[in-house]
Amino acid sequence: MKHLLPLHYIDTVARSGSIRRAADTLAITSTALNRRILAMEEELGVPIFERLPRGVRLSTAGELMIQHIRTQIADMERVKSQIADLSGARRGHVSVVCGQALLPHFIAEQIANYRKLHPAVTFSVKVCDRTAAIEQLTSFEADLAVVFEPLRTADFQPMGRVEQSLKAIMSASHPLAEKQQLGWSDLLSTPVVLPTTSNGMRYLLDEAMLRKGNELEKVIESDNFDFIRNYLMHEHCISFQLPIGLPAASEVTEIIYRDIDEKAVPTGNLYVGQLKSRVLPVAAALFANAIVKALEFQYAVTDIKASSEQADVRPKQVVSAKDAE
Amino acid sequence: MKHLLPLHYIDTVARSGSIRRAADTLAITSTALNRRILAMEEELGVPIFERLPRGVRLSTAGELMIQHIRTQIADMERVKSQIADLSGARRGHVSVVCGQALLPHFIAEQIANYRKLHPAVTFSVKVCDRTAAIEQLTSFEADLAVVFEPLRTADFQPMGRVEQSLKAIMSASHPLAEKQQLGWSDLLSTPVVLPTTSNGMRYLLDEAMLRKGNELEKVIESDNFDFIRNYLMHEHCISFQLPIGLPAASEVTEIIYRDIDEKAVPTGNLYVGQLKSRVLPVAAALFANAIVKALEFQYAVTDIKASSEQADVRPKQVVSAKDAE
DNA sequence: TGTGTATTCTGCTAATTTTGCACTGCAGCG
DNA sequence: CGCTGCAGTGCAAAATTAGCAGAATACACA
Repeated sequence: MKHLLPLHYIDTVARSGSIRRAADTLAITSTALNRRILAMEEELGVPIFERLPRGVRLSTAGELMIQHIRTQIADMERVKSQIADLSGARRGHVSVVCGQALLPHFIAEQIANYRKLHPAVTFSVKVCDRTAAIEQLTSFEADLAVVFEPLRTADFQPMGRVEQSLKAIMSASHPLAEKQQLGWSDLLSTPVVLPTTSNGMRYLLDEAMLRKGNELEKVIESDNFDFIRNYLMHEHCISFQLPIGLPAASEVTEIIYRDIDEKAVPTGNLYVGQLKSRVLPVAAALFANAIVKALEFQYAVTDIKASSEQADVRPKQVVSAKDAE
Repeated sequence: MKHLLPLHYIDTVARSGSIRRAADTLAITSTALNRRILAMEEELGVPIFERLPRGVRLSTAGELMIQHIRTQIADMERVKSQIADLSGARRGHVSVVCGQALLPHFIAEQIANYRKLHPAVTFSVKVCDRTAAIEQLTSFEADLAVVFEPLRTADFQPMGRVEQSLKAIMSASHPLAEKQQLGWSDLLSTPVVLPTTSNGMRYLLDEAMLRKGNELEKVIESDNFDFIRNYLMHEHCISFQLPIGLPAASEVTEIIYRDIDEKAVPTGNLYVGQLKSRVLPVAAALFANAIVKALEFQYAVTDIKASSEQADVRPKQVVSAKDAE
C-alpha cells in the first residue's frame, strides 16, 4: 500500500535505530529517507526522532506516533485480508510467536493442517520467551502468541487456555523411570536440568522450591530443549517438559516422561492470545480459532490419559515398555 | 497530514457520491482525483467504488475500506492532539452532535466554560435526531453525541447518563398552569403540540399513549422547538420539554413549565457518548468529562429546584457509564 | 426518440515532487 | 589528531502527478 510507505519508512527507522541502516533495508538512499523523515517531522510540528551521535531514537512524540503507525499498518493488512476474503480467496499471512521452545512441535502440526485447507495462507513462526512474545504482539510483529503462564499484562488478550501440568523427562535407564508418578522427594533425589528463568516452567518450579523450602539439585541451566534432551542421555538427570511439548505417544524415543504429583509442582496454564483491542486479519483469526480448538482437543486427550494413568488402569505407553528392556 | 491525503480523497468521494463533486470540494481537478482513485483500486486489486451513471457508490470492499480510512484519519487526529498535549498546548477540535433541539442551550454554556480553560480548542456543534447522531459518530464526523433515549446500537458507547422526566410547557395563561403537577387526564384535557417521531420525547409520549390506550389531542407536529414555543403563545395548547432544555429558573419568560406525573409519562435518559472502541483526541475526551460532570451537577440543581416546586421529593441518582452498562 | 447533461475515463504535455550523488558538518573513539 | 559513522544540504536528473481537452456512456426529460 503506497500511502503508508512513509509510515513504513518511519517504522523501519525506529526499528533499526539509524536512518542509514533503515535506508539499506528499504533499498533507497539515506538522503531520500532522511528528507522524508524531516518532511514528516515538519508536518507534525515536532521531531519524531532524537538525533544521537550514533543514530536516532524515538522521541516521546515519536513513541506516540509509532504506535499509531504500527496500528495503521496492521489494520490495513486486516482490511486487505477481509477484502480478499470477500472474493472467496482466503489468503494472507499469519505470524505466530511461541513462548516455549518445544511448542513448534505442536504449532507445526497446526500450521500444516491449516495450510491443507488454505494453501494461500503463509506463516511465520518465531520462538522467544514470554516477555519478548508480548513485545512482539505490541509492536505488531506477531499476530498471535502461544505462551505458558504469561506475565499478566494489560496488552495480552487470551483467546484460549489449557491447563498443563509439568512432566518429568529422563532417559529410560534413569532409576526414577520405574515410578509412574513422581513426588517432590523424588525430584529432590536426582540432579535436574532446568530451563532458564525466562521460561514459564521454570517459574512454576521456582515457586515450588520456594514453597517447599528446599532446592532441587540444579546442575545445568539451558534455554535450549534439544540440548537438554540430549544431555539427559549422558547423565542420569531429570528435566521437565509440558505435555504439549512431548513427542506423540506413538513415537519411540530414548527419552521417557513421567507425571509429577500436583502437590509437588503446581499446574500452569498455556495461553493463546493476541494484542488487546486489535482486530486480527481473517487468516490469523481463523488460525487462532483452529489452534484453540486443537488445544482443547489435545487437552481433553491429555486429561483422559492422565486420569487413566493415575488410576493405574492402563499400562504406560509403548516408549517405556520398549526402553525398559 | 500528507500521507493520508489519498485516504482523505477517498473519504470525500464516498461522502459526496461523485468524483467531480469531491474534486470540487478538494480543490483539484476531477481527472487527478479520478486517477488517484483508480491507482488505489489497482493497488488494492478490487474496485472501491461502483460506477453508476449518476456518480459512484461504495462497493462492498469500499465499505470495509472506508471504515478503515475514517478510523485512520480520526486516530491520526488523536495522535496529533496527544502530541500537541505533550508540549503543554491543549489544542484541538471537538465536534459534538446533539439529538435535541434545545440542548444547544446547555451545550453552549459548556463550550463557553471549556474554552475559558483552553482557548486553543475549537468546536463544531450540529443538531440532528438520534439516529443521525449515531451515524455522525460512526462516520467519524462527530466525536461526541448527546442524545435522549438513543436507539440501542452496538456502536454507541455511553459515557454518562442522567434521568430526565418530561415537563409540560404552556403559556402562563393556560388553565393547567394552576396545577403544579399534571396527570395523564390533564394532558388529555388540552390540545398538544408534539415533536416529530425522530425525537426521543415523542417516543416516550407515543409509548405512554399506547399503554394508556387513548390518544393525546395532537393538533400540531413540529421538529422545531422555537416554533413550538412561539405557537404556545397563540393558542392554549401544551407541549413538552426536557428539564435540561428549559430556560434557567431565573429567566422570566411567558412560557412556564410543570411537572408531569411519572405514572403518566415514563422517565427517559439523556446520554453522553462516543463511538464504541474509539480513542478520542485529548480535547474531546476532556470535554466529554466536563460535560458529564456538568450533567451530574445540573441534574442535582434540577432536582433541588423541582423539589421546591413539588411536594414529591424523590432522590434520583446519576449513573456513570460504568454502572450504566 | 432525440437532445442535453452529468458522469467517469484516457492521451498528452507541463509542473511538481522525489530521488540520487557528492558533499558538509558533527561527535565520539582509538 | 585523524578516522569512522552519523544526519543534513545543494543540485541536476528522474519520476510522479496535475491539468487540459476530449471520448464514451448512460440517464432525464421533452
